[in-house]
Amino acid sequence: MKKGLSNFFENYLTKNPLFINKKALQGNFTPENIPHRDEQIKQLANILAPALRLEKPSNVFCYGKSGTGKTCVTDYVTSQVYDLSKKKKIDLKICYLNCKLKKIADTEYRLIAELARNFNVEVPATGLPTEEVYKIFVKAIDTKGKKLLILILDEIDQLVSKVGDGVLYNLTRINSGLKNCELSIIGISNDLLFTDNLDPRIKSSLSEEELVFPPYNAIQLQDILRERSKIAFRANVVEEGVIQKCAAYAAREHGDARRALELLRVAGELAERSGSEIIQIRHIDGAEEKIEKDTVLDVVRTQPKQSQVTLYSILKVCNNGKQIFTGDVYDFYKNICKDVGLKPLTQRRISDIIAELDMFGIINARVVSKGRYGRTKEISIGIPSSTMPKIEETLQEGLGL
DNA sequence: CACCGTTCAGTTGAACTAAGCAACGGAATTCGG
DNA sequence: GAATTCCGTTGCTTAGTTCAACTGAACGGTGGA
Repeated sequence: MKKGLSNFFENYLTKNPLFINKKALQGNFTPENIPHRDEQIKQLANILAPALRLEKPSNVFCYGKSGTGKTCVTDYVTSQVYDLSKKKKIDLKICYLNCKLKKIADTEYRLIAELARNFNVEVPATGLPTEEVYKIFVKAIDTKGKKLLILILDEIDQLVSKVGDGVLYNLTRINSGLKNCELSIIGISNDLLFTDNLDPRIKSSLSEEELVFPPYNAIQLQDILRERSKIAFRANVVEEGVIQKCAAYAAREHGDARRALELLRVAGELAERSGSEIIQIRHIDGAEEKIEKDTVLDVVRTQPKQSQVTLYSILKVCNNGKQIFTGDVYDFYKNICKDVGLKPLTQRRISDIIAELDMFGIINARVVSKGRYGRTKEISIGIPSSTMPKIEETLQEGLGL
């Protein structure tokens, strides 16, 4: 046994790896070359350029579906501006925050606290008035010497839908209280209609400039994939047609480049694992399935206990495939809670949790009226049945059932 | 048959509560002279 | 007598609860053709 394993590792090491730089296919990689986004880069550069003369750049708003390069372009441009400002000895600070991150920046208090932490000020997780945290933050940035601050708020729509637009109002208003520092905001949103239901005052001050990121089409995705695969893989390991297929698949999903890249990466990993010398088209099919499974599993695993119990109840009740409703789930949920030793939440809360699970896409919940038999959410499973056993297993493990 | 009021089973919004935390200020304790 | 520690109070955030208004189509009754 031992011998066999060492053979295996030896084998593994002597084999030529397919990847040379896997990072190039990972989410947070910023390439030196962003195809088909020249227009946006130019615009954003124009908008931010005044920063290099120590003038406050306009606030910007970036729209576009996920995986259309919003984060990538802003990261690319801002880091260039930053580098240049260093050379010119301009005091410029760039702050990136993803508002979607739970427990980090998903409320007004936490957002400002996190910003303050970026300036090396300790802020307690709770206990202070939000007003106070603003003061701490302002004090931290408004130190001696003229300086600029560019604040990038990613997935800003998530924040606003949760806590309202008062946060943005306060942020835009902060500038008037600053003596030495000026604050520009770059908002990034996946939701194209986001600003429609924003207070007009906030809307006008926040989106002085707007950048739209249209989805990539299949041809453009191919360019992106080629570019990146050149960095990521050894030469000639990608079979003809693989790139096309990846691109086609992602183009179907509103031109999400992130998905295309992930698909290619996972296909590469699968190929490598199966000992194949090249990445073939069949690996993409495997990758597609694996990604689906992994992301769902990951979401499930990182859910809080109560959500997990709720999901488990839904899976169990739904087992025989028929339509199910909130009441059924809640009854079952209460029983499970007893088994697990968890305090059952009220139905009100479960209703919200079901809505959250729906947002994640794990289940589909639709409010239906059943005439005089009342009104409820009709729930069905939103994932392929092949991944169900795995999810159930994960849940049981997580809940100690 | 078309129309209309009733009814049900949750949904949804808002106000409220408990748990945790930090800051503040006064009381109690310690300490050095 | 000053410095330090302790402790209770107040006020904050946040997750979850309680309360109550609201929802919307099927049901079943009514009247008209």
